[in-house]
Amino acid sequence: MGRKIDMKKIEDVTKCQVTFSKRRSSLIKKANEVAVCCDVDVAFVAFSPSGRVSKFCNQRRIEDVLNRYVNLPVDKRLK
Amino acid sequence: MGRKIDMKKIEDVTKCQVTFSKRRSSLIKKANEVAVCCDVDVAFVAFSPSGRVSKFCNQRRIEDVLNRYVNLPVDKRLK
DNA sequence: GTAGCTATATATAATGT
DNA sequence: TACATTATATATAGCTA
Repeated sequence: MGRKIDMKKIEDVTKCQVTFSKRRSSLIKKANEVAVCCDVDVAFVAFSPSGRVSKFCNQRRIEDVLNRYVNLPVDKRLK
Repeated sequence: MGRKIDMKKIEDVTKCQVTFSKRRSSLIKKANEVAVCCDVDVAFVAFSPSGRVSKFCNQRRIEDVLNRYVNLPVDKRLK
């Protein structure tokens, strides 16, 4: 989408922040679409180097969905 | 993208599975792009009704990233 | 149950305001 | 320092096999 960019860290701080902001919105939108249309529970979290936290979950408590993964038997977690 | 679909559960089982498979790949691709280009740690998990588990993480141990969120002070988790 | 094709809808980098 | 626009690259629903 849009002009191509290299798959490497965007060094320009402002550009990096703008890109993250836009892409985060799109990711959340798409995660929500998959959750609704495909009837799956989705959770995602993101941490920026500065410690800013982002998240999305289609369920009420993201903690429950995250823990659901962490508490899976080890063999179910591997892929 | 592609022909429009309603934002509701896809009742046709096969169609639902195909859609999930395609969209999951795209989500993972985009999550990886954000992680690399914006230098953020990303983790996501998905659970289908049948119990199938999907995940993505740019770091070695997704458990660490998921727990990093769960272990945040409550005020940092809220949004 | 999978794997490509393609027409169309979206996403988005760069730019403008 | 954010929004809005736009030109282009992707994503993808429906088909096809």
